[in-house]
Amino acid sequence: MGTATLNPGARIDYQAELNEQQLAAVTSPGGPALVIAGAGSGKTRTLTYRVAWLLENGVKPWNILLLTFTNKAAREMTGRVAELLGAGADGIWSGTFHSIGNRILRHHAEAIGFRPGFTILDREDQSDLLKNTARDTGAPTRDKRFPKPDVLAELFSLSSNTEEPLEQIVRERFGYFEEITSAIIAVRGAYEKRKRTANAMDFDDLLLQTRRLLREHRETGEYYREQFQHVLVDEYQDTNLVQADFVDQLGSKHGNIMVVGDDAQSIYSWRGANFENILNFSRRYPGAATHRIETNYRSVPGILDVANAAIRGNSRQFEKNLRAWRSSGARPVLAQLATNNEQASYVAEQILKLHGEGLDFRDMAVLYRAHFHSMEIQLELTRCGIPFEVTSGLRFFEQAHIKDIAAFLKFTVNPSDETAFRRMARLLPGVGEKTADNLWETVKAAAASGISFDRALRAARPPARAAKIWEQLAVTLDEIAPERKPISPDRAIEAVMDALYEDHMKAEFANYESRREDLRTLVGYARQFPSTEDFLSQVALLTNADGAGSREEAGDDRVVLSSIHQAKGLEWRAVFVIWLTEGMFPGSRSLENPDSLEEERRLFYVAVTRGRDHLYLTHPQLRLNSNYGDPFQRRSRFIAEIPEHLLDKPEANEAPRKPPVKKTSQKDWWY
DNA sequence: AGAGTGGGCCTTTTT
DNA sequence: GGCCCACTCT
Repeated sequence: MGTATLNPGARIDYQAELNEQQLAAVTSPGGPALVIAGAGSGKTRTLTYRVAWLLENGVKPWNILLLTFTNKAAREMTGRVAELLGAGADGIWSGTFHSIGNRILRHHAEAIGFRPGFTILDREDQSDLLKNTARDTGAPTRDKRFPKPDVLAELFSLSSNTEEPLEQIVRERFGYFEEITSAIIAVRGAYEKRKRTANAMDFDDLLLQTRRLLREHRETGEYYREQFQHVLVDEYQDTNLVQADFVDQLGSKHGNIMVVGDDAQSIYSWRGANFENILNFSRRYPGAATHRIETNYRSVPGILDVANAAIRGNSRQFEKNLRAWRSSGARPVLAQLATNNEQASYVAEQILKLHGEGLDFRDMAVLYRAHFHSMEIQLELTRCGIPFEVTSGLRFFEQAHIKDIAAFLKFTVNPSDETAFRRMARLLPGVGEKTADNLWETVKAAAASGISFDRALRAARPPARAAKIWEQLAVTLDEIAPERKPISPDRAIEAVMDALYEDHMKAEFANYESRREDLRTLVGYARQFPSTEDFLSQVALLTNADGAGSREEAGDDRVVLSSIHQAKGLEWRAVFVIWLTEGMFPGSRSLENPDSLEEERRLFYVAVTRGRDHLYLTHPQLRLNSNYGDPFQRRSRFIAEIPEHLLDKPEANEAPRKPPVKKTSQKDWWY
């Protein structure tokens, strides 16, 4: 890549393609810059044009660092830059905070006490290791009051990401664990040691260890600080302290830090995001330029009026006024329904109506605070024969069969990985948790010593039932890593399947066929990776179904049912926001705390601003068929905060039409 | 080890 | 109502 010279004919006409505010941000000189980009204002566009502009002005791709939160965002961003500039954009350092951390750490693992080929623990691996650690630490795990591994993981993670001592996290956010704080702290200490021994990092480590590396190793830190002439950050309102620090450090040499975000859409404080980062950016960087991008291209004015009114209730925010670019359209609808069942039939009815008016199903979304809010909707849509998809459920790379296979590969790359070993061992008949632990006790020394996997495994004696297949396992490991050098990941997966995993799947899974298909897909996906290590990093960091496993067909025409969190960044022609009642949205847990209430309001703002043409806000007065919670539902304060004249109310006497199918079969389920 | 039973819980979710 | 976990029994 000797020259990044661009074909002059391909130059971008920035003035024509951007509005004034976007243009100012895109062409701003160096130095720290804060870009406050309202919902639907072309945030991604601004960022991608900024990258293009830098490249056209002679910045080399590898001197640009572009940080995002999700793989999806990273892909979209680089894709769009490539569209603008073609191959001239190759070589940009673009990715999630975690993947960039991983990329740096892979080169310098030894400097911070890890070995190359360290394993990345995903949330499940982390839980697994924590469960073991807690037990070995002698923590009172049998006590009902002792936090489960998942809860421990959350506590530790929150502490890491907020940089608050664990003690404080427990006291302030999990008061009911306060009397066992010391036991919890002890588990954390043991867990940290255990990870090190296993040569493994969890997601948080990818950030923390990178930061430590940059801080404590002057030369390495200097190298990267020198390299990244421009640092750009997407969704800055969702950064936590560690990430903000990460950005500050990497950008400190050249000082060209551009952060883009919308404080009104900060909805992740419960996992450590700190929206002070964006609010205080100009204080941390005196003299930082501030750009506001306030023209909304997405929604009709009626929807925007509601959005602006909704967010006004918050005290802590940048003042901004989102202006509609579009000039006319339908007014948002507020529908009060008698019960949750009627809410569901109302939504179904309106979906059919809009469909009749020419909207595709895929143009519509039903959004809600929590997944269980969608229950009745799912039933009702099924009953009416309306196709839909729910954006939740297991992700491709988190499914058992994918993780099982990955365990074999992980172990060959990192023979200290006890989590991978135990997972493998537990696949054998007659081997449960206890036996797997015992086997590891015997094998671990041999595995670390450098002798062949075959010989290492033969040091242990598994239960008689598993003896035969244990031998097969030993042979297979040697086959996929002769002389402990892993062969290519695709061939390794095939070898494991042939040797033992196919049989395991047939016996274990009712849907053997489809799982085998998944694994075939995985083999194909693995081919693009030069090494097993690269492949495994990718599998760990790519928790979405966006890599190998995307089974979505382009032709699918389905209504989307989604939590608001997952809907962020997306848009539909018609959006339904349901369950707008006190206790549901805002959720009951946020009612007492003003900060969480403000976050709920931002969440509501995010929901409202997803809609382009039609917006429906619905709330039932009565909650039927539930064994917990209050049956009487009061209208959400978020509705009360919207001036009445902004909302259309359907005629009270417009009785719900008869549902197209009889209700009989549902009855049993309901009562 | 694995199947079966009863009690307690019940936001949001990316990497 | 349903899920997940701990405990019991085989």
